[in-house]
Amino acid sequence: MVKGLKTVSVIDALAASLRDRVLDGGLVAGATLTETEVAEQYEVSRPTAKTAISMLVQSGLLRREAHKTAYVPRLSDVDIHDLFLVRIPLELAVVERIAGMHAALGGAEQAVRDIAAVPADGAHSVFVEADLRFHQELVDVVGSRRLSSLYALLTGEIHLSMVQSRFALGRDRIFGEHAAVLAAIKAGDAAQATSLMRDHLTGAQHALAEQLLIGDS
Amino acid sequence: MVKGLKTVSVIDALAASLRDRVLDGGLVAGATLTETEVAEQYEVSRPTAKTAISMLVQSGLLRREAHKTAYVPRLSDVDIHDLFLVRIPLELAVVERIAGMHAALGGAEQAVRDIAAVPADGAHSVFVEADLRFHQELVDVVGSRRLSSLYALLTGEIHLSMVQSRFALGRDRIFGEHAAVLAAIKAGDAAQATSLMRDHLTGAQHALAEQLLIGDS
DNA sequence: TCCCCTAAGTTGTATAACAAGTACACACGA
DNA sequence: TCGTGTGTACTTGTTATACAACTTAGGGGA
Repeated sequence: MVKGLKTVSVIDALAASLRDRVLDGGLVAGATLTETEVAEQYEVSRPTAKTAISMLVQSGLLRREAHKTAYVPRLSDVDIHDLFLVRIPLELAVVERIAGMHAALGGAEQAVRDIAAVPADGAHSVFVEADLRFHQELVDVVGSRRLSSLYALLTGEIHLSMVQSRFALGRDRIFGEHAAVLAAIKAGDAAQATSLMRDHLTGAQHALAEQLLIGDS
Repeated sequence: MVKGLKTVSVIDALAASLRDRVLDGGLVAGATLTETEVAEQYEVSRPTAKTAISMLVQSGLLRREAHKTAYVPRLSDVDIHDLFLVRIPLELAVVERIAGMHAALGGAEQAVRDIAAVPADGAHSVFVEADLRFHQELVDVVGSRRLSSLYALLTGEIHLSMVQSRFALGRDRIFGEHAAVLAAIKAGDAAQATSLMRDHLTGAQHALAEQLLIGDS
């Protein structure tokens, strides 16, 4: 087989499909996912369904305890706080590091443009995807296997929190802040870049937590 | 069942046993672990063995690619660099945060004392364990579920790197540096604490990388 | 010597089955 | 009426077994 051709195992494909259903809102908070149910829907064996579910549990998109059925968690403001507690230092370290690298930033630039290109009444999911992609691209620029995989673990729950709160900061503001961070990185101004990123992230954190509280009522 | 009573599933127990074997050096770098082999040794089914192995793969203590046998990786200086790239910002954020908390630090204090108590010719594994426990305790003080679990992911590979390099910094130096960091935290001096921790970690990183290079020859 | 092909070993996935734990409803007694 | 207990249905945990697909190494033929 050609090396570039990558196949995905049944389990991976199933896990990806479930992930999409959670993040598209097809499975709302509180929805349960039994192993048998998933196995029947996708016509796979229960062990396969089990593994896929436990992968999502691992990434925080589902929760379960021993002998209980998995469910989609409703993230609280405590969860948001906890997520950003880890996210912020990681992303600041990323920005600080790549500000001096003069590395290729094509992916991040594209993500910034994509946000601007979303129509004002565009689908929320497209917007969220471009927002998250900007941050993921910056992380990937560092080129660290472990950093990228740890960050991906956070991304799942961050994505979920954005879906559940229906919104984050507003298109124009995010576009502006992303563009500013990127400009500072390209200018090699690490102090400015980390400062801008810190403001951007804390702003997002507070907006998310606020929206969640409103939604809870 | 009483809540405090915790049972461990067969899979968890098996995974823990395998982890111990890897970290005690019972399984040296390059050693392979086939599913059937593990299943027979522990008298469990192959699916159970498979799950336990994939848990270790997840935590970096084993590696495997599709359709290939899992093996104990030989960590290189590149791995060390990658690990500390993520570890340092996380631990600095931890120290910065808990320096102002006036939280209970009993666990960390105990870990510092335990290092001092290791006899000069004491077992390497005891020493390594106390060293890692100091850092883990500090992380746990923050009280963040996600931070602790992400850090635990790193700890596995860090532990492995210390086992493979046979050594880190020297007992007295580590004791002194740990004690100094802890003192700064208790004094509430965040700047001093993070500075000391940064020096401690970069020192450890370089010592590890150096030892690994020697071992490779 | 080089290449292809086969064969053995290993993993990926499925099926079936039983054990063990959980949850909910329902009957029973105070 | 209010617990209390119990039983049943449902779900997960684990095992056993089987077969397909893939990897690797070794042997035979050009």
